[in-house]
Amino acid sequence: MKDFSRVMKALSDPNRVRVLKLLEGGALCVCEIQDVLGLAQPTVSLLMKTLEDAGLVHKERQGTWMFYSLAEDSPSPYAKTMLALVKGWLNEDEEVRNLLAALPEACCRRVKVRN
Amino acid sequence: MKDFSRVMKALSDPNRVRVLKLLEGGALCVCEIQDVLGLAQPTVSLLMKTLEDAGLVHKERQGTWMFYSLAEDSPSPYAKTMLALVKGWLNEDEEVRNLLAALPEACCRRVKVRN
DNA sequence: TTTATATATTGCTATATATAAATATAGCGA
DNA sequence: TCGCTATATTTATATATAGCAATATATAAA
Repeated sequence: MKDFSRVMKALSDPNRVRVLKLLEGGALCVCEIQDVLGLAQPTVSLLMKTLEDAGLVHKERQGTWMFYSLAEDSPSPYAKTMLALVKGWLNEDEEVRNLLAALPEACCRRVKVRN
Repeated sequence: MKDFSRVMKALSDPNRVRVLKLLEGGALCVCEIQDVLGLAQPTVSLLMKTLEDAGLVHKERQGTWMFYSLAEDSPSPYAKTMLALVKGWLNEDEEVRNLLAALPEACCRRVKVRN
């Protein structure tokens, strides 16, 4: 029950869901997310920690950058199922579309060598 | 997005999920839920309101009693999908099983004429 | 209408959470 | 090593939420 609640709580915050929608396009570092969502860095760090604790994302250090990606192989069946579901949801959401459109312009995108 | 968040938030509270698991066996009135979960009546009323606002349950007055049931026909696609999912989840959960086992002994069960 | 019962609402407290600011840590290059 | 950048953690504050007690409302029966 606790695992389940953790996943639901993680998904109950719009900003965290926005992050997941952004990650559907591939791994992102904290600063990119920060840039696109217009949030402070510590705020994003916390959002990501919540998502990670719920088993929804996976992190991987790449030098100075920490790349977060969807945990498609999550040990939590709740997380796994919800990730698949969310992929089919909110794709017509105006705000989500705008965020996705803004992604290519994000801060460090030009500098990095990923995807 | 708001609809989605509302459903997730409703599902993020263990007591509310317990209510849904109880309702899988059929409609229940507030006092039965109150009795099985061991919560104060106003607390249950609030839980139900949250579930109703999320489109997860449906209420129907039956004399003095207000019967709540799963909103299988919910207008919210998120609620509808999640209700189906939750049905397959937490069935082995020890606590949920105990609650279900306690249901037949609930307060007003003997008096009423439902199911 | 009065009384009893079931539920809803309000007001309050304790706790949890989101956010921001400041600080700390980790990795990289000079 | 030092200094720089990216990220994490800590701290403080504002807000949200869960829960209970008291009260209000609604229905049914007398």
